[in-house]
Amino acid sequence: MASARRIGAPDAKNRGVLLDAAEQLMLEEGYAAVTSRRVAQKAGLKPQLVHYYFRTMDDLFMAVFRRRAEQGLRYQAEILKSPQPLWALWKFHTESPDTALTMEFTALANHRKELRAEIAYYAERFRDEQSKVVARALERYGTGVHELPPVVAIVLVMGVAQLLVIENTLGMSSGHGETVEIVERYLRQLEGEPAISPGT
Amino acid sequence: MASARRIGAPDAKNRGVLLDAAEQLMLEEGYAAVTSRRVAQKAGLKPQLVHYYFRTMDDLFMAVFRRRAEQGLRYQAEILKSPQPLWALWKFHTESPDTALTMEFTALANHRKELRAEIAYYAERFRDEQSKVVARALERYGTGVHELPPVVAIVLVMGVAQLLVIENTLGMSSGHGETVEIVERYLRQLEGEPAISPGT
DNA sequence: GTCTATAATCAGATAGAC
DNA sequence: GTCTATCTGATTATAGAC
Repeated sequence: MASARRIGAPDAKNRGVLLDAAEQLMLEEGYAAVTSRRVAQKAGLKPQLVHYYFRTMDDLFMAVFRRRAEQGLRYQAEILKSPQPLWALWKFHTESPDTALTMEFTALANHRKELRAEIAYYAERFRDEQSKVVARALERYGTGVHELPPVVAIVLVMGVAQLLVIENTLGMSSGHGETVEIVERYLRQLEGEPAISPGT
Repeated sequence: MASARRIGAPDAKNRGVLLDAAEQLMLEEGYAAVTSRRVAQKAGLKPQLVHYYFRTMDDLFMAVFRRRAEQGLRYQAEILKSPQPLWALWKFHTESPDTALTMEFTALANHRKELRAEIAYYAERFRDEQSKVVARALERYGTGVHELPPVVAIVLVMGVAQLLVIENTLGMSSGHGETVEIVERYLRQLEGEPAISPGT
């Protein structure tokens, strides 16, 4: 039945080239700029190849997302090994350009069921990992610092980090300095002065 | 020089109809679905009328945004009259469907200079109003409750509220219950039990 | 397994008719 | 002041060639 058409091998070189092009385009100009033509152009390939390697444009978006998410999980596992996991999360999420890409995907996902489910799935995995590590860390620091359950600490930190990044992108800054100060004071209470940023 | 073409009157009935259609479409299917054809279809008008009332599609987006932003400012002024402004902000931003539309505009604005500036401008106005009111409120409650500067309290509350709404839309919920509990406990410490929601 | 020729549809915008 | 006929180009997707 559905789609007898053949699809390119998952490890073909040009498939990766197309993924790179799509991701870059998405970051630079937003998901609406990710058309088969523009992706191909950026990749130096013919537009039809996009449909050879990805049945639909939605499939392409999905593939871009999965690739980044998997890499993100590996990277997070790395930085969470830090003795100061809260600092690591905070620094990562206020500074990484990944946040912009995530925003783009979230906006796109708002109206695409499959992608939305995929994002939720990965987001839960990210948070689970975070929770485990932060729970252990808070235990180490001695409980009751402010009686914050680990998940709540994470949600708070991530919420603020995200807001700051979004507003920064818009060119806003009112209240940012004061907020960063308060958050970092809190982190310092828990984890002490931040060490130099971790490798990779 | 530029564009000698005439443009429809700002108060023409069909202009409003088109704005309504565009806004609804944006909410239901995302900004990428807002094309002249689809807007016109939803409005029961001819596609070309979109370009008669709005020179470009960007102009249309801008007009939709401004209309909502102005209305939002009026509404916020209303709810900030509450004797419990922090509760009002929290409730409004965790429950209002407006948040979804704002997200959509923010994503769109990410790659459109003019719209981005406009959103930043209005966002600052929103925050200024909030700051004034919350500052007065915190003073009333007696300072030093947790030594949070008003702007910081606002940024924290807004950040968390936004994260919860976004994740909710994705279908996520891990950590939400606990976070809501903590935030509302904090609000209760400051402003007591929330009264019934305000009118309008 | 890799890519191209081609179909079918939809997009933004403008000049000009009422 | 209001709307329509129409141009030009882009977009997704498929069937079929190498």
